[in-house]
Amino acid sequence: MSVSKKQLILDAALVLFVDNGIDGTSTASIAKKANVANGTLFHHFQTKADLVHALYLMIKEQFAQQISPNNANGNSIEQLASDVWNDAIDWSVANPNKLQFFKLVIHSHILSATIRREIMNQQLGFLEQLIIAGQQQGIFAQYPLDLILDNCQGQFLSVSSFFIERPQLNGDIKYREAAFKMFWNTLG
Amino acid sequence: MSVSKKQLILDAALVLFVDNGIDGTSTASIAKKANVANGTLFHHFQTKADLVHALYLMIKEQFAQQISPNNANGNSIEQLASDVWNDAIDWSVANPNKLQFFKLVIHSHILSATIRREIMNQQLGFLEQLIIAGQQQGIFAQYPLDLILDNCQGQFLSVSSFFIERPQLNGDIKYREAAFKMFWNTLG
DNA sequence: ACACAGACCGACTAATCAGTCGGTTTTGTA
DNA sequence: TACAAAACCGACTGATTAGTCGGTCTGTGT
Repeated sequence: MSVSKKQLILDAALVLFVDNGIDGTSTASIAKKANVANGTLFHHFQTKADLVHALYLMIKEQFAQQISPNNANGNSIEQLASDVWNDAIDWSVANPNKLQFFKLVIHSHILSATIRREIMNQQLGFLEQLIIAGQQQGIFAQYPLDLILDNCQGQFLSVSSFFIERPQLNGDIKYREAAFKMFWNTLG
Repeated sequence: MSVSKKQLILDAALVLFVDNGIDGTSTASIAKKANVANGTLFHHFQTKADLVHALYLMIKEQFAQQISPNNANGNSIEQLASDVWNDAIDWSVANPNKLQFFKLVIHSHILSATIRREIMNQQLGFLEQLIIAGQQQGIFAQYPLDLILDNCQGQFLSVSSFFIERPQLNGDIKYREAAFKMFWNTLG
């Protein structure tokens, strides 16, 4: 068997969650779409919330891997920020369901507030370092860090959704550059 | 009777929706919290979706009224933008449940995508005019208008939630000014 | 060949849900 | 007072839900 049933369940759940919402998706419908028995779903995930949590962890790791900067040294702050920002947008456009699921989880009541807060910390952990460095170099204004991070997350989620909803603009340099410029301007 | 049962239902629904999510709130629990019979709820609202829609319309009108600029003439673009931005933040801080409900509806599947899109148009209708004016005067960069509006909505929702979650910072001028400056910088 | 464990199955259940309905009370009006 | 319309009530229903359970299949080590 090439793909485990556990993975089939996760894949089916992602699609159904994005289409119908998390509360709006029954465990039975997930099992059916995954071509798996009802009991099998609860063999791999004790509760529906566990399934949601596991799906969130899987996607979070994929996202973190894609946008982690691998050549941090020797580049300007602006170049680093541009790389991170565009990697994040690229990931969202390539994985629209996963970005939508992030938004779903952030506003859902299934996972605890603490767990939801991890999303930002994990996603924007090194962005925080980058902003601190930029502030120390005098490139960025001395706005409160926590406010900056929330603002950045808000921009990222809304701009990602913007490009996801308008696939024809994905490669439009005017839009992509404007999106980064707005993000960058915010910090200065 | 000072407050109509219809209003009691709307008030109870708002609190429960924010606490438990829309799908996570049963019509029975709404009726119970409103001290109203089950049938009464469905006398005033044909379906649960109708109730959500009515609640959304009520809140949208309140919000629109608060942030409509009443002295548009004679002020600079920056003063106008500052007034609108801070009115919107003030409203959110004074009505945290209503702002959270907006976020809930935006990401829910109960109302159609078309209706959800109204939110932004209604909320940011005159913000659009303000941005166009600013671009014509050369104050703002010529970024695509649709992208700017989505970005602004994202910033507003995340920054509003930031202040709601930290009531002690509501009156902190450093934070409030930083929040507007970031928003303003985005446009330039 | 044997045995054991973990994967898998699907019918089942108790609880909960949105919405109904026939009847009662309140309200406005003349 | 009389009467109609609207508001209100709460027991009820058919559908759906998350989660259970007793049993079957399958792969692996001996």
